[in-house]
Amino acid sequence: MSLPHAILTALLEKPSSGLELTRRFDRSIGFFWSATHQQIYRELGRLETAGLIRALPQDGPVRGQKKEYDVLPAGRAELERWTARGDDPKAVREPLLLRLRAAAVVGTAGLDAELARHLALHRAQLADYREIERRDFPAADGAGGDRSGGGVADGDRLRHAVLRAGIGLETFWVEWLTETRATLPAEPS
Amino acid sequence: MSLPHAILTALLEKPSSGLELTRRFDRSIGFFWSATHQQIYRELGRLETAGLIRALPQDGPVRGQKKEYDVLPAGRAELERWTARGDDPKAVREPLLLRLRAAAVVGTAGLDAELARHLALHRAQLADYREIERRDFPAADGAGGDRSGGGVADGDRLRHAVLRAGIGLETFWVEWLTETRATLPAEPS
DNA sequence: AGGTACATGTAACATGTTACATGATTCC
DNA sequence: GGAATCATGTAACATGTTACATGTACCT
Repeated sequence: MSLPHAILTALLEKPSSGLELTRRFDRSIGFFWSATHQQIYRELGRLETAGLIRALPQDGPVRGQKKEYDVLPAGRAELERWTARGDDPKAVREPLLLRLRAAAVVGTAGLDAELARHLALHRAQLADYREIERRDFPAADGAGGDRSGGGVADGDRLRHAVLRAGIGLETFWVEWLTETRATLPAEPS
Repeated sequence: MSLPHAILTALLEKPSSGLELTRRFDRSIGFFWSATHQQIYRELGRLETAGLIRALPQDGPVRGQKKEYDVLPAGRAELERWTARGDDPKAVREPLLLRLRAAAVVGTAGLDAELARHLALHRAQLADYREIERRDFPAADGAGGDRSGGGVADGDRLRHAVLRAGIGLETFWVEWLTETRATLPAEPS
């Protein structure tokens, strides 16, 4: 039950059409909550029916025409309620780890290539995050030290914390994949 | 499409009944692939219909009686095929990060308590993993250095790599949560 | 007139979640 | 015989994925 809240957050940051939301779910928001355009359109319909958002009026034909949404007071209230509420961390579901465990039983053919591929992808994502950090948070020192300085808004601190989570996770994967490839036999089984 | 392969792996490690599998999905396997008993029974039915596993014959009543499964050659072949095949890393879906982003828009009430709660959970999980490592991999030095020593089997190395992934991820969360709480304003908004 | 990018959707299916139902076995 | 535990399942629903359908706007 998080997609509607992801959409509400995105629309509060900036009223958008379905396609614009889709683009943002491929970038900033998508870094921690992914969604396809089909999911987004379906959910926009539900949110509108539920009275949490509304489509800005348009004239002329509807199909194929851009349709902008913004958040109604009821939507903001729902998001506030959800944000304050707690939730346990989701159980992990990581196919790569499952593959390793399966390889421990049926053999490791092709495994190193797969690890190498993941390593490249995570390195690229990490570089991407670092570039965003350099661009959007140039003043901060990245390690969470800047509580003294006067001008940093709450929102920025939070957005930076989210980005640091992304950087930390990608850094972990890069390190783990590098280590794991080093301990694996050359091209076995 | 990973649950059937998780089950095949588990059954190859040791033939089991549905409930035994459920228990293992709450422990070792569940650390990287979670599943409820309803999912497991449904999938066992499908795998049996597909001819990948079979139920060991039993006499007398069926309902309420333990039913053991093991893997047929076709199931092992399917798992080998899947293991060798590649898959892109799953997109991240982490409600806690979404909450932070939402809090950046609607206010941070209750957020620190939620972070504290997650911190405690991740610390507990980390301690759990470390205990398992101490018990199951006492010889290894944890940092991936032992390529020289003679007796370590492939399977053990892979299982240890999986466990190190769990430890690394939990360590990351503990650090990130600690840092993030330190940078957040005391009890705001 | 054809191609490409923009833009919104439908339908079918696969997977995951929640609530409930049922029977067997063991211990008191 | 009642409660707890073991054990297998059904049903309804929510969410996510994949394939496809349709229309607009602009450029050549």
